[in-house]
Amino acid sequence: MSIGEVLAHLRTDFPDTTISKLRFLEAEGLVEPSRTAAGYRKYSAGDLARLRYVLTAQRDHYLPLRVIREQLAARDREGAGEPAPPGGPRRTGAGEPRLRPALSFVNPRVESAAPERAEGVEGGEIRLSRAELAAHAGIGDDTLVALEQYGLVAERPGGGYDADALEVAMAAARLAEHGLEARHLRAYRAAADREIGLFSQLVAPLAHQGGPAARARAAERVRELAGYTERLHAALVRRGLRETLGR
Amino acid sequence: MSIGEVLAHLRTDFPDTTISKLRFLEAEGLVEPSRTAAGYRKYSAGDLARLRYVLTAQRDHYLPLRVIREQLAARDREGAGEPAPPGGPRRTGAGEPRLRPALSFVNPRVESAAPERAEGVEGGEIRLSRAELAAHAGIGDDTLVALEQYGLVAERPGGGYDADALEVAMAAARLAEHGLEARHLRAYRAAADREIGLFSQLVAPLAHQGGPAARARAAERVRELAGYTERLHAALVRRGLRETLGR
DNA sequence: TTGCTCCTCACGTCACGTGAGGTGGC
DNA sequence: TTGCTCCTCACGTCACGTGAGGTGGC
Repeated sequence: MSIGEVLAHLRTDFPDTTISKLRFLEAEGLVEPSRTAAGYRKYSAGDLARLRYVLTAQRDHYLPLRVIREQLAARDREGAGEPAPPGGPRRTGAGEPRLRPALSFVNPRVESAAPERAEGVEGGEIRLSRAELAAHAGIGDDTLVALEQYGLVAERPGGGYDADALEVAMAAARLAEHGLEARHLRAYRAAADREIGLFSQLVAPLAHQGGPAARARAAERVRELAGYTERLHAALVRRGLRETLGR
Repeated sequence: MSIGEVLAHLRTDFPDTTISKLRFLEAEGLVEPSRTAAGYRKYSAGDLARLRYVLTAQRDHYLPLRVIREQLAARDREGAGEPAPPGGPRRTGAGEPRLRPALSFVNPRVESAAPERAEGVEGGEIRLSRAELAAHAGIGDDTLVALEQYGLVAERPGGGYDADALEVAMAAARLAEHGLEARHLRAYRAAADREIGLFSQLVAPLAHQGGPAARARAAERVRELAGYTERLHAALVRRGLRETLGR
């Protein structure tokens, strides 16, 4: 495949790929396509898979190219029958190297005592202590520290944690069981910040009109907007999973 | 306020701010805090508001600093009673400059004939032509082009548009009424891509085991994960809006 | 005096993008 | 011959981060 054809393939999954980026990734030693007699790049299916690996690692795991290059180099060494580096990725067969999210982060002692869901909790009016939050969500203090560090959970100004903090902590605990650590959830904080920023700017004229009626209308409009973006997001994810998981 | 205090304030809304970044923004001419006799930076409440404006414009509108600087300079000129630049941002009072998303993008001729929601559409098994999609969603062809350009809507491999494409187009049409253009929805495509990438890697071992039973379990697990990330996102947005819209 | 925050200035870095000046392929 | 894709190489850019070698404040 030519560089242009590779670009077309990748664009469906990675819309901001460019020819310049593909050449850059080669210059950085992440792929080595063969060449035609005239010097044109010729990408194999393996090269394409390698590029997908690189782009995925960048997007979903925030890895810098240096680290990705080392992972690929380790995989190449293993493939050549040389000894695997200590702690390096294991082989998963003939395919691409696997990005394995670490399984850790849930504290089993606490978890056994935790309820599956917090019941009767909706308003945001509850207040939990730090220890209560951790126990209810089924997470350890180290996890709570990580969640706070990434801005996913925060104490209320008056002190204590509210129902939303609990909701976040509980979701994080379940996701952790499937290998998603607090670090992987940074993107959700960023996405929420973006959405909040957009919404509040859109309704700022209304909200700043002063009256409580205007404020209520602003809040209503935000709920409406949030509903549409939720549907948008869900549809995009459905489509992507259908394509990725086959059929 | 000292630079450290400013950092603490901004960190709640913009977690990846650093001291180095604040100094950089000053070097780039975006803020000009006064100084103490000893040379320490002294930020006013106005400086803090200005920084919030800059960080918001970066995050929610993808604006490069050069553009943000020009906007702020135009605002400063207006504030000093000099003539406003043609096409520049209007004043919105004494507060911060407003980032106004342009209202455009919905085609009113088509919209009047469009239903509010597509009914009986869930499976993903429907196929619409390009014209049908536009008419049903209530968008013009220019909008559809934009949605496709940003990867939000795509034709199925066999041709035609499915229920998810319709869902996206309809949500985009409603959001456009509130000023959100296709360009603003890029972040949703990116977020969906990240989520798809994460999910499919997490269930890859299951999905590649071969059997249809394993595939079904993989799909089930993805639905579970999607449910938790949805709750996580909703809770983060709720919290943010409560803080931003007051109370 | 210790520990902390703050300062400047030069340089490094990461991930590309651009643009000049070319050649190859149908 | 035209139009398109592709090539290299040097340099630019954008948004910071780092690190040396300091000073200020309680």
